[in-house]
Amino acid sequence: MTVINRAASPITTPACVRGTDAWLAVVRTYQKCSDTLSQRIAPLGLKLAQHDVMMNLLMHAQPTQQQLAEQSFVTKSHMSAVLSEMLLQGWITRTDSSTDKRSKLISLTPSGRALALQAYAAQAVVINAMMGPLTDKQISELERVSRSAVAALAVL
Amino acid sequence: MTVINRAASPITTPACVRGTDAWLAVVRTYQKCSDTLSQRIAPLGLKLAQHDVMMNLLMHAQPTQQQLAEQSFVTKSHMSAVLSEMLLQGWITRTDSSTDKRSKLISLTPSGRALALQAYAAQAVVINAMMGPLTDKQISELERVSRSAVAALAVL
DNA sequence: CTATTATAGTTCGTTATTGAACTATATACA
DNA sequence: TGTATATAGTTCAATAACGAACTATAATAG
Repeated sequence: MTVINRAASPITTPACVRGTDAWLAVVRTYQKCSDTLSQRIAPLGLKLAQHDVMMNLLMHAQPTQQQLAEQSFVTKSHMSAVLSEMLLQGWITRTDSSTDKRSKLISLTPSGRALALQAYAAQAVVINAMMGPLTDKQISELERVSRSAVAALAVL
Repeated sequence: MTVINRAASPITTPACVRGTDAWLAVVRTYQKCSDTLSQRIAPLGLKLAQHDVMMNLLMHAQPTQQQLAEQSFVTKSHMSAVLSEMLLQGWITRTDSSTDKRSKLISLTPSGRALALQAYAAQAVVINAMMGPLTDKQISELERVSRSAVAALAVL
């Protein structure tokens, strides 16, 4: 998502929006990070969507497909397909929930977990490159600012 | 792109990475912002990819398709398709470059420009919601941190 | 209870986006 | 000069992702 650059803009109406350049910088960071991570997990045989699932499974025990879809910001239909492929690869198990017969609970298999840890290590390199040079104060400020932005959009 | 949450992670090896939570917050912001903007330009008949092109055309006079593709982080083949559709809608013109016969220069038509300004206004609402509450200092810090992260990834 | 409404997951048709192969033009260099 | 290499754009086949329709189960209201 590219946004207009305030400084270079020939626009006079409406007035240029404060923070546009900063937001553009964030967008570029996101895209560059996605690209970089994507390249680094490719040798493991992982795609970004699968990586997402793996990181979530390291985080949360036995999520439902719906919960995974929400966490990864993809549709449940897409998540269904992604998980079918991961099942085929032997990376996850899909068991019926005993408390809700509609739901299926997802877990990593031992080999899936081993792969997830490798993927995590690859991600760590990327995040560390971005965040390592920042001070603790800068990092917590980045998180605070991000959260406030999401909250602002939620009520828009 | 979801990343692991340090606090909730059961991972012990390798060590949890500083800044992971902050990065996750940035990712969520990006996704929420994309969703929000997408909804708000839909009534104008615009898709996100087309919006991107329009904002770039407000910024830069007569870019080539290649330049537009680079700015928007999409492939030149996709940009070619997006521009064909925009041409069909009468929003842009595509003229052969006189200095390089391989290149085509893209411009907004008057109606395209009018639409682009509406799209810009919609984007302004979204960015202002996110950035409005922040101080100038916070905004410039966000931009500085983002740029440093991109630079760090570039040399990784 | 039972009718209604909501939710989890799947399937399938459509759209979005990519990457490789190709054409035409431009640049570099022997 | 002419030959190799790089670049802009297009086309097309393959992949990624969505959204609507459907089935099955759950939750709620009367």
